[in-house]
Amino acid sequence: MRKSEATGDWTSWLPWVDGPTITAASLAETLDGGQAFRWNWLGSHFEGIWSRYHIRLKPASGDRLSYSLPTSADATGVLSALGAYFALPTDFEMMTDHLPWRSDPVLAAAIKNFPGLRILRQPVGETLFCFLCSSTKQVPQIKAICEAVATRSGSACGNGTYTLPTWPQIEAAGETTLRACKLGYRAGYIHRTAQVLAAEPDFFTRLETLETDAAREQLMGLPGVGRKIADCVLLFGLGRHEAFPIDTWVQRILERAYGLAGWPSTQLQQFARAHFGPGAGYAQQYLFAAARAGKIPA
DNA sequence: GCACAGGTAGATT
DNA sequence: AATCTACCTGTG
Repeated sequence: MRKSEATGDWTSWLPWVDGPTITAASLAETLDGGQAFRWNWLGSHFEGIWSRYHIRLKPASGDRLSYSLPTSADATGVLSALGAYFALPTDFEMMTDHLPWRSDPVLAAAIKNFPGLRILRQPVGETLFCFLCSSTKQVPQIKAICEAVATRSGSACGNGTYTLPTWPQIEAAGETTLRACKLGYRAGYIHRTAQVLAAEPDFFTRLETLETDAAREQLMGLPGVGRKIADCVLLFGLGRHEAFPIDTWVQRILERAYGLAGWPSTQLQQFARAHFGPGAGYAQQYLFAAARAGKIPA
């Protein structure tokens, strides 16, 4: 097998002219910091897949990005999809300025360390699947599971890569196949969710039309979806930047850096909404990134 | 061998 | 409404 068949043929690097301004560290945190699970750093660039799109991205001068595509790709279509994936219509700079960093030194420190950090706008179904895989798993394990499920049950996406399976594909795969991908007890949740979604083909379309609280309620009706996973889907899949997922990291931050130890989760939710405001989920991502990087106590 | 990891659901208090 | 626990699997 020629090398080009193993890795595919890729176009030369081009500047993403309409793309965001973002530092290398913030790009890494955005693509490979727990929002998405199908990006890999290959030494000098990221390579990732979402939906049916396959692309390489790397930091370029002036905190801009360059991209490379499989030579077979429709460049116009992928670039358009990439803009949507990066939520280009959203003014994250303005959203950052509206966060309460002036009165919150912890948040201010987090923001300072990740200039240009973004909240992705991922396909909702894929977001739901990935976060159903995520419970008490670390990012590398979640990525390994997603890769295994894509290879076994997804569709070929060129050069030996595979898309994540659609929910009908997951339903067809069955729980045993999912278990074989090291999903453990999550396999049951995922397959039962797939059965529910099979009976409601317009579930995700309807979610888009609902208010955030109503959409969360719908999501939490699915097997295996509690408050945290629902908030991740709202934030990373539906662009609801007010959704504030509280995982073990964020809980520790709130306890240690904000002095809220002992507060029940419902109270923490209310604190987050009141203190961080409509961009609470974005604040959460700054805090999460900074805590994992050891920049703030957690 | 054993605790712990981007949780959830069901039982118990 | 706030704890307590089982649930799979990989990693240290």
